[in-house]
Amino acid sequence: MSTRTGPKLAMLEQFAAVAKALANAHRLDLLELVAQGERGVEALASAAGLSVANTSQHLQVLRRVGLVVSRRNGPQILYRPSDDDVIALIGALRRTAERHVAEVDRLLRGWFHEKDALEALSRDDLVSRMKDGLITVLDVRPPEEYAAGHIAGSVNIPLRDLRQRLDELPPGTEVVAYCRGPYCVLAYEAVATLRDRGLEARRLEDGFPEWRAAGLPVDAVVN
Amino acid sequence: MSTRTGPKLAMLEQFAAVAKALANAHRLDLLELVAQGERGVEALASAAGLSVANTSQHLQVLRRVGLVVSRRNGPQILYRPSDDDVIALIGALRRTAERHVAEVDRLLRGWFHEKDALEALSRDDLVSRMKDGLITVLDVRPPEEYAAGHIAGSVNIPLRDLRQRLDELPPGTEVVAYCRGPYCVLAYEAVATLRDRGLEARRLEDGFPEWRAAGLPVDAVVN
DNA sequence: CGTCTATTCAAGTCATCTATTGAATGATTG
DNA sequence: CAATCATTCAATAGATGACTTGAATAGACG
Repeated sequence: MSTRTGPKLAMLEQFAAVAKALANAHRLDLLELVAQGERGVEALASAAGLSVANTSQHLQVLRRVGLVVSRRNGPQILYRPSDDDVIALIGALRRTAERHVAEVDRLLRGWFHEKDALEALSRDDLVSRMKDGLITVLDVRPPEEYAAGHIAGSVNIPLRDLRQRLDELPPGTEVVAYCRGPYCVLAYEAVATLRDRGLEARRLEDGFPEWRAAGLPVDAVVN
Repeated sequence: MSTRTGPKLAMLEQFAAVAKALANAHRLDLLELVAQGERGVEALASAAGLSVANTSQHLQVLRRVGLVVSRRNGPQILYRPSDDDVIALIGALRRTAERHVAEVDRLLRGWFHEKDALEALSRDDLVSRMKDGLITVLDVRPPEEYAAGHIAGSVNIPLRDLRQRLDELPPGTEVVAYCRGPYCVLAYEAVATLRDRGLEARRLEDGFPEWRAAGLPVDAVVN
């Protein structure tokens, strides 16, 4: 592109291009949003708090390096992550940041207070508990996201409705709540609410995108 | 930092900061160089083909987000990756780029011609073969890098000296050559040279940083 | 076939990044 | 304690990125 560069640098420039696409908080946000299930530009724009034009441009940056793909469905264009590598990459980025950036640590502490104490259940643990059938898996995301895809066998009660709909949960079983990913507060809040009401509740360590990326069973609500 | 942002965006901004540090070909180059073993700024500058001041600034960008750490040793300041997460992150970046960016594919093809045909040995395979003791592990990197750290039990013959020093290789054993990483050409060249001379030779699929990051046995030449 | 809608493009502005230069720092060595 | 060396800082010019605005596209649907 610029001056004379060897083949090695040319390759590294391609890697750098992918990193550059990840190097913006709004794009990471969009990436996590599309990882919940494919969505149109306008929905993404309002979820991310951006203008439509700006969202479109960010999405194109992501598409240019192959992090997302798009398809037309009727009037709108739906975006989704190109594959599970992408989720793994974001996970690696998150892990490194968590480990090394002091600021992340501070934010986590302030954000989650000591909610970390609510022990999280790993994916593997959840899988084996589900086999026993003694737990209820609770998806606390909004209905649209649940419809786009959720853990097979989970029930959907959005966090905001949880208090009123407690009776929909089978009594006497432990509840495992999950939402969008490792930093999604919804699941924390849900567990806090449920314990408040005397239910046995824990949260899943990570969220739906990781579950799907791991190849575990997923359901969607067909329209 | 800029306008009012919620805690979620603040967190994503930290992730983005790490990605931003990776979003430059020279910094990725430096990162791979320090992954070979810790080195001073001047050595890194000349290896990367950059000015010393510029190299220093790039290294500080990497240090600011915790991707590398530095320590003073006599007159110079030595840099190294902060830990194995960093190498995993670069690997994830590389895998995503390989998979999605058509340009990388093109470069790989042009660079390695059909050398890919020289089947590579995975780390696990190498470990089990080493137990049998029937192979010679050959490190073809420059002596400084070998001294800074190498696969335990490997012998060091830099590629440029290989032709003259063939007799140092135990006869009758298969040779497995490795160098800096998945894209390091040295190992490819070495295998080609060795096969030319009628020896049985293969290359290790990845390089020394990956080996060390996997927690496999490493030796260094003490000074 | 024209209208509508979702999305994209183009242009402009302000901010941030890169690489260069030359000077400043600060630990080590005599 | 002064000289030396490796490294870092400061200031700059040119390039690239982010977001806004308003116009253009291109399917979908009557």
